[in-house]
Amino acid sequence: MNRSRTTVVDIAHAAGVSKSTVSLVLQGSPLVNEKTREKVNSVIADLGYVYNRGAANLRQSRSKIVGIVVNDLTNSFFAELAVGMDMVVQSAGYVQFLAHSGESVDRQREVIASMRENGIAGLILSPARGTEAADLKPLIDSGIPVVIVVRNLPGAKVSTLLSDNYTGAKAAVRHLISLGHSRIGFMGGFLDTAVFAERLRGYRDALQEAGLAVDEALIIHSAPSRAGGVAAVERMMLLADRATAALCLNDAVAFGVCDGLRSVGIEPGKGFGVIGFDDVIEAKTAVPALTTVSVDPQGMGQRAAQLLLKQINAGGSEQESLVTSVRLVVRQSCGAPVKNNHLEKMA
Amino acid sequence: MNRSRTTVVDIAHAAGVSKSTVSLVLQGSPLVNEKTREKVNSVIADLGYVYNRGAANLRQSRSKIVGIVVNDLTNSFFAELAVGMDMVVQSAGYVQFLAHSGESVDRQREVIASMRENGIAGLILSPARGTEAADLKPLIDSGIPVVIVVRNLPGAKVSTLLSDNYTGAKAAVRHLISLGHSRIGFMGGFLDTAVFAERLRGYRDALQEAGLAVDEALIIHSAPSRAGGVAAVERMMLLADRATAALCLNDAVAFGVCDGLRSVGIEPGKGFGVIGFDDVIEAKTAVPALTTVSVDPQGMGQRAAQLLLKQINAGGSEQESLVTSVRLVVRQSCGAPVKNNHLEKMA
DNA sequence: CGATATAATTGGAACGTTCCAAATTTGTCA
DNA sequence: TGACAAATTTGGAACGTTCCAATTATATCG
Repeated sequence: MNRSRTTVVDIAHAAGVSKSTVSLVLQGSPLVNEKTREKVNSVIADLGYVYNRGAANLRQSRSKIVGIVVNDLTNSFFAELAVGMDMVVQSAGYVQFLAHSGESVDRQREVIASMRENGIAGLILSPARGTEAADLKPLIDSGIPVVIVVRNLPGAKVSTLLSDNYTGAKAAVRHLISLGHSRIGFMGGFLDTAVFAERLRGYRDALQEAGLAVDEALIIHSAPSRAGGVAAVERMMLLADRATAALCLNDAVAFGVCDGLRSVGIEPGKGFGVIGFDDVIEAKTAVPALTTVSVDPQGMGQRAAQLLLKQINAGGSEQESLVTSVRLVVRQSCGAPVKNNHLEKMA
Repeated sequence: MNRSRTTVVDIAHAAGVSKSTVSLVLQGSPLVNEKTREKVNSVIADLGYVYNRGAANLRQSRSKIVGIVVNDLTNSFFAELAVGMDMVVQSAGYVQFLAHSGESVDRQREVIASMRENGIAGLILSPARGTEAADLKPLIDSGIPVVIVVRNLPGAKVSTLLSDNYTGAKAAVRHLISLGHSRIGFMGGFLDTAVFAERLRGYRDALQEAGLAVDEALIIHSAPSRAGGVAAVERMMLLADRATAALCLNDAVAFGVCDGLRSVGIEPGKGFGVIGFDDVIEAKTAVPALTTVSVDPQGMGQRAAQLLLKQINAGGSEQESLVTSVRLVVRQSCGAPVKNNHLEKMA
């Protein structure tokens, strides 16, 4: 393998033009004559030239790379979010560094540093638990656009894309109340994320609005995962005065709650109303189909990526904060009668 | 923002040394005096210098970037695979381009081309359906190490890391037979992937070995997803002579099969034995807990990444093909009695 | 046809690093 | 102290592109 990489100069030489002309062709400039463009392009194909974007980045001091850091890729909500981003990033001619912080702020710091060294044009971050606004300061000061998604990061001067957790949770609890429930639990999650706080607030307000007391014993903390949902049910079973329905922090918890209920002989959607949050792809096909607050993670990923790209192109760093609206999707797990579930299953 | 990026030259100037010395410090060379090293490092910290890896890559004509392309990130098997890779890639000081091909060979071609332009040091690919060995030819010829994972790509001269699909499927079916089943189905998947072919072969051989006839009607093709599993059950219900148990192409299908069974009033693990494949993270906590062939996707991702890094460092492109062994994890969904499921649930 | 406008092309200097060969400083020993 | 070795430092040329100003070819017009 002693033949070194073919470069613009090689192309230029073979096509009988200057490297500047080749560069113009590469950039699709209208300045170059149609004849020579064809010539150059054919030589490029012949020699199997591959463009060195790194060299271009160096000269132009900007890149076509965006960084994406999510806190937990194994959670399908985030996986879908990532896929949504991937779609718009790719079709805008960018590539993405995608990293998984696993809820570790240290890891998160490392990968962001590494991405900076590699010259990202912008960053989309779903912050790990415990991330501080100050952690992003150097990045932002250096003029790199940042978009925060899913979890709020109060105090950070960046664009943000969140879902309307408060309204969604409120709507879900209202629905349970309208079905006749009065002892409604809130399951999953810990105090340290903004998402948790917002959804819990929606839960509280919906209860108060209906004149129902909030029983703190029915707010059951647990890991925001399927296993956490199972654990939450186990803890609820120890209570004397149990709930008859619950809003769960997210769909993963909700599935876990269904599992947990079954293993104590309660059929979710019959003996107990369960509502999730996120509308993960499996929510629709699960049995019972999960009533949940739909956030459309892929769509949200797309919007986040669009927001970032807009910001990269604008150059100006005017921050923008969007709240995407959510809607309650009523399926079986809440116990509501549903006319024709086949319609939705097939959708 | 008129102050441009600080560079080694700025550091050198501020520290009263030459840029070469700064470069040496940056690389941790033992040639430089301890005193000056400290001086330089402190200046680096003061000025908030960020290393430009792109420029270094240009000069050295090698990079610390690996490309990872998976066919479906929304499938949690692949998401976990990606997380496993991420772990070793990150701790080796590399970053990863991670892209999702969505089973489209066109998309796959595009992202691989884009990654090449961006100068990846190696590629890990879980090929989209329909990928040909020839598609990778140019990449391989250019001397970039490639590791194929999960799905075989016959004819490609690259390293490969597959799981032992044949043996795993065989073991699963043997287990069902030992539980007394004689009409065993195979659900999910299409003919066009090597994975499907291998698992199906294991299924066939296990049946024949036991002297049981293979009924083609019980091999039910469907999308390799949860929805596909539901559909497979619906189709099976139309048969006169139904199966009493099934091996599913993967866990996603198996979950769908459980859903489908429930919606026709059959309890998975009781009236019907279900075995999955992959041992996705939820398999353990699902109800009933899924009996499945464990592939340890994270571990597999780690091994794949290690294999790639080894190959990058060796330079020499001697290909290596590994088959990771699998083991049957017996839980509830197959109907086998399990002593103490709490032990495993808590693990 | 000469003059001028327009289209197309082109050298060379950047971009921020690494690496080599060469230069300089420091240490050691007779 | 002088000679030599070892340790440390250093210019400058690369890497493959883009961009600017300047040049050359081609078209247009009176």
